[in-house]
Amino acid sequence: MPLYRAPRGTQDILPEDRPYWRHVTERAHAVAALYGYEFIDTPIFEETSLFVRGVGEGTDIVDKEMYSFQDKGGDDLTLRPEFTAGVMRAYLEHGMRTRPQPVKLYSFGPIFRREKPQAGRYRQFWQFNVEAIGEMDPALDVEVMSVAWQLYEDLGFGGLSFQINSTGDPRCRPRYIEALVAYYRQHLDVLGDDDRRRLERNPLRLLDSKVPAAQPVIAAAPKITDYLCDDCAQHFARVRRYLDELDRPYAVNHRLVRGLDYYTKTVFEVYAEGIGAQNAVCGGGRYDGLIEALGGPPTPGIGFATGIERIILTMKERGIAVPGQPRPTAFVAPLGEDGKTVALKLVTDLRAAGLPALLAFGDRSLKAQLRAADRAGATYAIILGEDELAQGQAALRHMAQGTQQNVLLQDVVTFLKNDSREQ
RNA sequence: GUGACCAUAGCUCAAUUGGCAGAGCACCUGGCUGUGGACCAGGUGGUUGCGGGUUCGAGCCCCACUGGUCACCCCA
Repeated sequence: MPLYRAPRGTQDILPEDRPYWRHVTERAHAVAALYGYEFIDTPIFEETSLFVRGVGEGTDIVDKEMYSFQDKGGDDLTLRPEFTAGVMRAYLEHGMRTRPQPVKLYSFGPIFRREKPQAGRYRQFWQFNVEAIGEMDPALDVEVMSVAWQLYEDLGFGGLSFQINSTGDPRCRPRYIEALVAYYRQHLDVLGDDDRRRLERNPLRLLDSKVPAAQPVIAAAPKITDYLCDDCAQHFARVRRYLDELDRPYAVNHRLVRGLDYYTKTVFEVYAEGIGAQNAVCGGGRYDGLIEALGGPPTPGIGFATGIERIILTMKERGIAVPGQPRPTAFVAPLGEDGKTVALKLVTDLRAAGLPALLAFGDRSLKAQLRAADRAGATYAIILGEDELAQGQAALRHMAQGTQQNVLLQDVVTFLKNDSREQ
C-alpha cells in the first residue's frame, strides 16, 4: 500500500494507453486543420470571476465544482472548468475582432471539475474544444458540428446519435419558460423532489429528467420550437436544411436544452453507448450572449467540447484498434566490458542516424539480453561478443525471422538504415 | 452532495464455523559456461487500503475514515 495515490478523480495515463491518446490527439489536430481552425493554448487557471461570469452563477459548475484558490498574493484563481470562457477572454484581450471573422480556434488540454468520480467522469479530464467567433451564419453552426462529426468518423465510430435543438434567444425563450412552468404546475403531483427543485431553479432542466414517473408529462410538455421567434426559427430551419443537404443523420431532441442565459439558438450533443451513464461524449452550441456578458461588444459565437477520456472509453468499448507504439530497430546486446564499450558507441551512432535503438544495461547473460530484446519488440538484436569483436563485426539477429548474419561494425548503421527503409 | 455495493502480491483472484496469508499471470534467475518466444524448475514480491474495537486468536465480526465501482444530481 503505497504512501501516496493519485488524488481522487485523477489518473495516470500509462504508456500502454499512450497509443490511444496519441491517435486521438493526432486526429483532433488533423480535423481542426482541415476545417481551418487554429490552435490556441490558454492558461490552465484564470481569475475566478471570469468563470463565474462566463459559465454563470447558479450552474453546478460554478456553485460546487470549481477548484478555486487564493494564491500567495491574494489573487482569486480557478483551475479552468471549461475552455470557452478563457478563449473568449483571449479573443477580447488580443483584440481578435480586428481579425477576419469568424475567428476559428481550437484547444486541447486538461479541464478540472470537482465532481464525484464515475466511469467516464474524472476531476481532471481532457477536452478537445472548438470555437468559432464573430459570425451568425447558420452554415457556421453546421461547420462546427461537422468538425465533431468528422472527428468521430475518422476515429472509426459509427452510429453515433447526433441530437440537435434550438434553445431560442433572450427574446423568445422567456415566453417559452413561462409556458413550460405553467404546464408543470398542472402536473406537480407526478414530480419528485429533484424535479420540483428544477422547476424553481432551472425549469429547462426538467426536460431531461430521468424520473420514470415524469416521462409521460415531459413527453407532452410544450416544445421550445413552437415558441421560437422568427429569427431563431429561421436560423434553426436553415441549420436543419444544411444538415439534410449534407446527409448528416441527426434527430431533433426537444429535451435538449442549455439553461444559461447567453446560450442561444443551436444546441447539440452526441451520445455514445456503452460507457455508462456518462454517455455525452460531446456537447456544444451557440452562445451569442457570452462575449457581451464578459464585457465585450455583442459578438456571436458557437463551439463544442468533447471529452477525450470518454472517446477513448468508447473506442475500447467498441474494440477500435489504434496504431501501436513504434518499435525499436535495434537492441544492442554486448558481452563483457569490451563489448559494452563498443555497444555504447554503436547505440549512439544508431540514434544519431535516426534509428531507435536500445542498449542492454547490467551484465546479464545473452539469454537474458535476447529475452529483453524480444520484450522490447526490437527488429534486430545486435550481439557484440568476443568472437564478433575479434573480427570487427557484429551479429545481427532478426528477431521475428530467427535468422542471423555478421556485419562489419562500421557497416551496421548503413545496413539497418537500408533495412528499415525497406519496411 | 445523496444512495448502494466493494477493497488480499504489480494484475486477476483463492483462503472451510474466526485458527500458520495462497495460486495463476507478470517480473528475475537457471535448465542451455554465447542465442529470445514454447516448456520445466526456482526466486523476488504482503504490516490483507488506514485507524480503532470485540476475541485466547481477526483477511474474515463491529465502528469510523480513505479509496474504488454503479446509479442519482450534473456533465465531457
